[in-house]
Amino acid sequence: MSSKRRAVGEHFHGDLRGVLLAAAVGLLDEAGPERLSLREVARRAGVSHAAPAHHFGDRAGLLTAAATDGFALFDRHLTRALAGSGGAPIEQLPLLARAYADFAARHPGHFAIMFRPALLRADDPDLTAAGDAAFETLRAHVQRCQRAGWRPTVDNQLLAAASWALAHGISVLRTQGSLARHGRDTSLAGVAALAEAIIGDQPRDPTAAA
Amino acid sequence: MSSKRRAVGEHFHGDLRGVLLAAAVGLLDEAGPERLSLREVARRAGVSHAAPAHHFGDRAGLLTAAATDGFALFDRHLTRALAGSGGAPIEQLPLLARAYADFAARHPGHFAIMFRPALLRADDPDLTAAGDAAFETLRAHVQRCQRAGWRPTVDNQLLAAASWALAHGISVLRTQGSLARHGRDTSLAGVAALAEAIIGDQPRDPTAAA
DNA sequence: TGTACATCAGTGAACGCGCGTTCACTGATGTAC
DNA sequence: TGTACATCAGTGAACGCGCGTTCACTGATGTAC
Repeated sequence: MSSKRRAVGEHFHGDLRGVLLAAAVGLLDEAGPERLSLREVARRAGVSHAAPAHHFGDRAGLLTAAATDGFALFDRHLTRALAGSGGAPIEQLPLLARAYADFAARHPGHFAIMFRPALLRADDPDLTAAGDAAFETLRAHVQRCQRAGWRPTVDNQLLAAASWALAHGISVLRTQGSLARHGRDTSLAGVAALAEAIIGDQPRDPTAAA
Repeated sequence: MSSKRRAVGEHFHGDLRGVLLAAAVGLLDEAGPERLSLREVARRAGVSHAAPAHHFGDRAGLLTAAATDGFALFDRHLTRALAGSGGAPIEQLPLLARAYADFAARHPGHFAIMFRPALLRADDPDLTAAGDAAFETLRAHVQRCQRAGWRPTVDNQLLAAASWALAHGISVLRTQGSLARHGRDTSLAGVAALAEAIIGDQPRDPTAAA
């Protein structure tokens, strides 16, 4: 009992901020940002309805903190999925799309707000720093692909943004169920096949093939 | 005066459904789906707050009607932008991305709900028919590109879905301001350049160039 | 042409609900002495 | 070791607001006769 520093009903919590954030993410996972209110988050965390405002100011502040966490998770997820991937460069963009879509599926609550600046304090320094770090991971991966021979003459920032858009589009449409509605294979292999379809090594003109 | 069939205050409207839809789209354009309520739409249309429910049932019904209109507009927009485009096939995907992004920018309210099935009655027959028709226009365009020599051996449905995802990703990121935040050119020419970066005619290995 | 009647689009008052915000408060903590 | 005090995380009652929904109603329309 002494290991539990406080009994139920007491109000010194220790890590209420973290508990509130976790409750918010759980709510985002299950119901999306539309249904998230400070009162509902407090209810989930089992604390007074005024507590979230104490820590985050308002809804946008809470979502901003969740999105910042999301970008940190995202960066780690991409780094792990792409690190040491030694395949042919032509397989690397499908790998990126796959890792991106996998994150969106595993962290739907985070993903639902990370790219919705209108719901956030878009100029929050921690948020923008976390977002920039994740993009940098993506960009560096594209740069490695270029050094290995994939579209080496294309501007790196441009190609990184285009790769981002492709992975993002696939992930958004997949998360929403749009790909399933149009009969696509929505497994991770299917995701990779989508990226492969656009960038894969295919003769452009069959009559010119060797 | 006789041309105006009713005086102010009378309640036989003639096309209140259309007026409510227009008010809803205006609200979506300016404030997004989060801020749309039946009462606010009625306020904008200058009618009783109970009128929208009369015509659309609930919020999802109203948004579904708006999204269905959006898909019809989208289909027409794509058809016009892509019809008779006689350039090289390699220029055709950038053209599609450009038309897609242009629609998203011109119709932000429609675009904000068309691909958000969670906000809609996703199985509404009119909605799914309108969505399918728009995708068919996109797919047929990709098929023409393939017949003209672009990735002719790739499955048409797969390549169409991948092209869709690329155009969608670019448009979503552009609409949200994410591209601008990362220093991209957000003009329509910049949009085309993004698509071009991924699919454009570039030697994969510079040492193999003629 | 005139009357009676059914229909139905739209009204407006009333309801209960969940929300964010305010505010006086409680009580555990840490520090000064 | 003991006392006094400032701090501050969290409480809970109260508020006003906008929302969706309900419901009895009004009055224009179209049809039957």
